[in-house]
Amino acid sequence: MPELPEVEVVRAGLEEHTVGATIAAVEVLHPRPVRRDPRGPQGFAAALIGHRIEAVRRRGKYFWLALEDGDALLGHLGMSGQFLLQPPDAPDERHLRVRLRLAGAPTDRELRFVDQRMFGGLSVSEGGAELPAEIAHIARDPLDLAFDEDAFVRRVRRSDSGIKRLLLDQTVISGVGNIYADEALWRSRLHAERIGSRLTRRQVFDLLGQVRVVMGEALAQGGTSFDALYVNVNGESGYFDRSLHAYGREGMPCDRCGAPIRRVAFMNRSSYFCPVCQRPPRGIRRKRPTSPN
DNA sequence: GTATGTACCTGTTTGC
DNA sequence: TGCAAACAGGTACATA
Repeated sequence: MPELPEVEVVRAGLEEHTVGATIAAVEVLHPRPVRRDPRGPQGFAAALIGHRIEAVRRRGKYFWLALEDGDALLGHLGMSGQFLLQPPDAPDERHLRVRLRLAGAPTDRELRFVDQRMFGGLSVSEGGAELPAEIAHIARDPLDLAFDEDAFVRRVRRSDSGIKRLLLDQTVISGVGNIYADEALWRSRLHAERIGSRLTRRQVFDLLGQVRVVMGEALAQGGTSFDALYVNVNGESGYFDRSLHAYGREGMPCDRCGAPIRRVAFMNRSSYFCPVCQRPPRGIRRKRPTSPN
């Protein structure tokens, strides 16, 4: 489950190891990860071969390799995606979906897109080297120097949606997933269903600050997790050895007040929160998840 | 434009 | 032991 800090680690690793290399061959082993490319698997491959990687950029959880012809290879890791830089003789991964052979600096390598559940994907963005049109609607993320804090606060405070829904809305703020949303809300003592328009400026600014703290801590840890041989996002490790206060802690005592952390169904997934520190707004029925306990 | 619900996908875990 | 259902959740898309 890569979130923004993991994607940034991938971006930085790709930048270090692939800029200057040329895409020599492309092999699509499963059509689904290239489903968003209107050219189809063969056209996808043809649009990449022979082009040089000039930069690696990111917005939210999307990243792209900017090519010398002005196009871009746009990628998203989805739920379970990995982008691995491997020697060509390394055995294929079980869920290898797309293979890109690279020629040139620093050495010949394979860039492998591995994705078990295939929520992620790759596509060629025509003219997308600076910013792919496909993701122009994605807001900047809070690690972006050009992130507009005041605009974020205004957007939240004019909305009648719940605050967690707003945090997960990529047109409002990008890069925040379910885990970090729960963690930031716990730190800010805000319930997921507090209405944006009923929060004070100060509350929204504080929440934004906590989002940055959570991401910053993860980035500091993730930044040391890959070595020179491969660029790796591991969907298993990383999260759970990180200090989480809310996510996944159902029934365990709140680190602040000791009350048992609760889990409720929310948007087809789970929300974890402290029922004492994060009081629900009036009129919110507390739906239990479908499973017993 | 805004708000909300759902399909997509598969390995693992849980329940009967 | 074996099968079925639940579960994980980011995004695009449909609908109101």
